[in-house]
Amino acid sequence: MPEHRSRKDAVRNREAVLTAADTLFSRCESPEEVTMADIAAAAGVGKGTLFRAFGDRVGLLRALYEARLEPLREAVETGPPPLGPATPPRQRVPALLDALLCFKLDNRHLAVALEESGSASPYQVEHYERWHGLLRAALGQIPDLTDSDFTAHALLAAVRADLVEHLAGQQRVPRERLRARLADYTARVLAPGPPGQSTTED
Amino acid sequence: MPEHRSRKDAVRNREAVLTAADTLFSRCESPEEVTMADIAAAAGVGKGTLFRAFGDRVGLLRALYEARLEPLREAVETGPPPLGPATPPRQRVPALLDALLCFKLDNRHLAVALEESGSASPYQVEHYERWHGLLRAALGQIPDLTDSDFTAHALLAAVRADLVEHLAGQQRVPRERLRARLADYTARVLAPGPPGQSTTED
DNA sequence: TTGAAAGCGGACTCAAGGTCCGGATTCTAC
DNA sequence: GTAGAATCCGGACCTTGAGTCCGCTTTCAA
Repeated sequence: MPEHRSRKDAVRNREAVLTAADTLFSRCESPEEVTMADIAAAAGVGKGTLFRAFGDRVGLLRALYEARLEPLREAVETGPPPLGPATPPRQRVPALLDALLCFKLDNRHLAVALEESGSASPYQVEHYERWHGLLRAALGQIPDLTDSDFTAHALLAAVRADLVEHLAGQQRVPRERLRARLADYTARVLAPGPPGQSTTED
Repeated sequence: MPEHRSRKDAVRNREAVLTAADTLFSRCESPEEVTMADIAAAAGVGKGTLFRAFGDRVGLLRALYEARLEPLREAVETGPPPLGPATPPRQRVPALLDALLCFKLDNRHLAVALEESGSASPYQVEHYERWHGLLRAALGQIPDLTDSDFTAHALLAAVRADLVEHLAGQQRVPRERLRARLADYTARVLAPGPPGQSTTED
């Protein structure tokens, strides 16, 4: 192979930083009490290393987030039902949202940190586009849904990290209860029957 | 009146700061390119004045936001239908959400600035509780809705400032189209028909 | 008019993200 | 194995913006 992507101390340090950041974020309640200097110190490297490897704070957060999200991404893209692409839309949409909710429950601090990291609204983070496109496509295959684009946005908004954090973290809503609520809500949104005029029940 | 709440230069400066901040926020695209020093300079006062009057950045944002929101608040609390308390819930809920959407469309920068101001998730801002309580109460009067609490959160999430900003600002979705989408979506959520066990359909 | 309480404002502090460069480490070529 | 160059390390340093402080000014009541 003609390209040596990076030196081995580089990859080692990169891993160390990711691990340290992961630990720190999961330990602290608020993501902003974890500074870049803290992370560097915990990883046993200098700040320069940290910034060279990830660019800036958001880059580090994103890398962490993507790494954590990888299994789910794979399950969605090439896995079996109910998450995989072969699932019928009416089952897949709730499954996707439930998976996303569980992910944010399991990675609360990290997700909050990324979604509210400075100026980057979640809608500018690349993976939001993926989820939105996915959901939109699935919704588009369900008849009677007038606008799958907005619906996808609205459904994703229901599992935003800070809302999840507020409900699960602040108000101590149990995990299963939250999942049930979301499932109910999703089912209602997907329920057959055109909106606007509450027509004949079917 | 025995209490002179504040000196007249104090109130004059307070107004000047609010006006200046309003102007600056509506002029700039991103809320963080407006610094406290900028606001102070534009208002023709010192930074000390600004911080004494509002405590900190979030306090200033909140004061601005509340001031802007005041007419809507009054319309909701003591006004005529479709916003006022006399409105039947099935009409009031969409009306409230539409009003909120319009407000955020009209005050995009300010709303974004407040909702993502540092660590304060929108769920810790006091007025979120008001809206949520309002919506929740209205939803509670609609039969067949299993959990008005979560539903209220989810519906409010659909009009979050950064989503509105993303759709209206970034993707140039026209105002009326957005309102129509939200109305459709709301109608779907409120549509009669039991959720949950309808997944046996396909 | 006058004294003092309230307010003013800009210089200052502090914290955190981000940069830089001399020195150490790794990899390749021989 | 070794030389030498490219890469990387790391912490001192810079910048920026929120928030503080205190001597001076304005307001207000007596």
